Amino acid sequence: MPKHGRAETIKDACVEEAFRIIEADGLEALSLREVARRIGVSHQAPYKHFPSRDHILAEVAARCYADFARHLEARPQTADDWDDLAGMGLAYLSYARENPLRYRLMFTSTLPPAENHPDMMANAKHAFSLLCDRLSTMTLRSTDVEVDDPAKHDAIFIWSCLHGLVSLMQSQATDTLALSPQDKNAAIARLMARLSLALRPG
Amino acid sequence: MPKHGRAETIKDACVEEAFRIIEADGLEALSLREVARRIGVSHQAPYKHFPSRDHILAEVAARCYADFARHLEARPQTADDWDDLAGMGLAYLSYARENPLRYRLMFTSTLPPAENHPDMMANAKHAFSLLCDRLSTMTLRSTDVEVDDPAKHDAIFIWSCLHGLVSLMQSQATDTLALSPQDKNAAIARLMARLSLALRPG
DNA sequence: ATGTCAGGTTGACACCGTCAACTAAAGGGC
DNA sequence: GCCCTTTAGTTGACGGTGTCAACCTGACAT
Repeated sequence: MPKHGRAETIKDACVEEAFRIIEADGLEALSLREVARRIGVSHQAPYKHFPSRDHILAEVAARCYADFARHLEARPQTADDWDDLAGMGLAYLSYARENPLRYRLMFTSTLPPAENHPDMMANAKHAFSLLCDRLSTMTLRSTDVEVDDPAKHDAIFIWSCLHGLVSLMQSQATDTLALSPQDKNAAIARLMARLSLALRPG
Repeated sequence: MPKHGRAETIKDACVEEAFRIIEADGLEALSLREVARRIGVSHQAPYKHFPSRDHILAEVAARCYADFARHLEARPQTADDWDDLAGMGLAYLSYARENPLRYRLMFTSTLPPAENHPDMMANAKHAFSLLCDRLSTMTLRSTDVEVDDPAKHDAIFIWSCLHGLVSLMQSQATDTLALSPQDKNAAIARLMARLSLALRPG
């Protein structure tokens, strides 16, 4: 049996340091040797706790998903379902704005395959389920495409819009398309308005 | 003055080989040394034609954007504006499905900054303008968020939805959310239906 | 006391991008 | 026809990376 005293400390230290590097300089800047260097161990020490680089990455990503879900849950709650849904959308966007590098890690980086990293997968699933649960108690506009699990598919719709918007805003596309800051804000408002038109009945 | 006979051939060979590698194994698998190896020159030869790795990447990306725009323009045209717009959306999705790695290169990889690579930027801009132009001749549902260039902002809305959907479908998220193939198809249809609800007046 | 084994070490290997120095060949000006 | 610059190629090196292999060390169970 392992002692778990100091070992877990070093394991955690690796993840936390990797997290810090990604937060500061992005995924490209992350290297295990740099992590080891910063926490003052040899370049091989991390390998005693993680089989490979991907496993550290998955651990970091898992924590990001958890943090993201926490952020969504911590949104200002309101009684009106539609206001609350809109608040959730805004919380999504604000997280992406405030944590661009973490966001990119979770949603636009090529992470190791989820099936190899169940913890990461579970955390991601949980974040998504927050949106599904929110939708499942609401009645939305009907479409001519009927599905058996509408909440899930409409969650995909919303998620796609928001994620696509964030991608456009974060990526070089914003320079490429020459979007001014007010253009950006207008685009966000306009997109939210169209989302409402697409979903809200009546 | 350079001769341009053999030189352009090697330069092109680099880009084409890089393209092939990315198409086959993704951006992560691309290395300049491998490119050089495959076209049978020394590992430094590419540097005589491109200042850095990023410049080859930008060249490859530029060609991808051009190819993507060509695909959009080659869609089956129909007389009805709305059908045509839907066709454009489907062309977008089919390109992503048929060329997942190229798509990822263009839209979810961290490319070198666009301002340093005007050719790449111009090609990307052109692809986007196809959608803007298509929208600019149509009358859409009004929203309570008025903007000075509605076609552009609604293009962003559509682009976001489509890109977000593709991202979800391509990424590990599809495994994470345990989407079956019929779930995927249903999600696409449902999303297109909601897009229509959001945009189409009346 | 002894053996096992997790957790740390150093050292090597094969990659990578890039810098530097060298060489061969092609043109242009005199 | 010679010289000199420029271009396109070469080889070799440096520092960086992830990862494999071997070794050491100390705690714990028997």
